[in-house]
Amino acid sequence: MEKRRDIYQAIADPTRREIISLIARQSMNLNAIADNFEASRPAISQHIKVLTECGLVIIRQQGRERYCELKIDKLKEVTSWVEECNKYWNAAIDSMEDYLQQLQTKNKKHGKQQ
Amino acid sequence: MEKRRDIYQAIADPTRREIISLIARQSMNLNAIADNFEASRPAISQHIKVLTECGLVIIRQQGRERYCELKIDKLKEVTSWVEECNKYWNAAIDSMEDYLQQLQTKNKKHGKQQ
DNA sequence: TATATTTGTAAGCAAATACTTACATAATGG
DNA sequence: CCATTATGTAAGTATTTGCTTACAAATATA
Repeated sequence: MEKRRDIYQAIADPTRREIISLIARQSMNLNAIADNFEASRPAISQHIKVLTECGLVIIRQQGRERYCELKIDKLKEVTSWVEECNKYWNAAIDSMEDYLQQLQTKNKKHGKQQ
Repeated sequence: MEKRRDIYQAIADPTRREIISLIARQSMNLNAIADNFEASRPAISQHIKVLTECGLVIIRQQGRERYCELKIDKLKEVTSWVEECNKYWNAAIDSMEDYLQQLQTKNKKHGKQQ
């Protein structure tokens, strides 16, 4: 079995994103979270399981209650990935501009104009 | 039918994330993209379809080739969501600190110490 | 014009997902 | 100790996903 969870898959589900947004504001126990949704408690429990499995949430047991706490840093891995894509994209734009610049200069030398 | 695509679902798949990372560097036509993966060309074509359906990629037709261009701004919507969560989280931390501060002050008044 | 190239898409299928109901377990409170 | 509360988890199911092969269509090229 040994399922590999990852953050991207975790935040793909809208309900899980709502859960994340909810416990960002305040740690909550499972029933309190479930109260905010139409889905059944077990459904929410399973969502929480996914979130813990990929390290987005940790559980603090307090008596019979289990408080769900968001690990915000884990969420920032997504931002990092986006930032990396953005870096590649900017570099591509820059080199394209250089290229057009060179093209223009060369054309001027040859007396060509657009 | 009318499938609703969204970016979160789009980036959930590792192959699609690789495609995004690839065309961030440079626009590529479909076959060129497919060459970078083990999966079949139709499989990649279907991934591209998902990416266009949620606005992450646009197609520039050039003769019989179709160049896939990344719409980097769309990707930033994800960052925005993460940032919003982060804002909530920071606000929660701040108010928790205020609370502990108040508690400490009160305890000092009553002569209590830990 | 005949052929090769680039692509979309349908059909079929195995696996994963998200949900439900039903039951089990453990802590709390009288 | 018994009832309540908070939760996990199993079983079952409908839907979605990601892939394949096969075929179609449109453009380019010899």
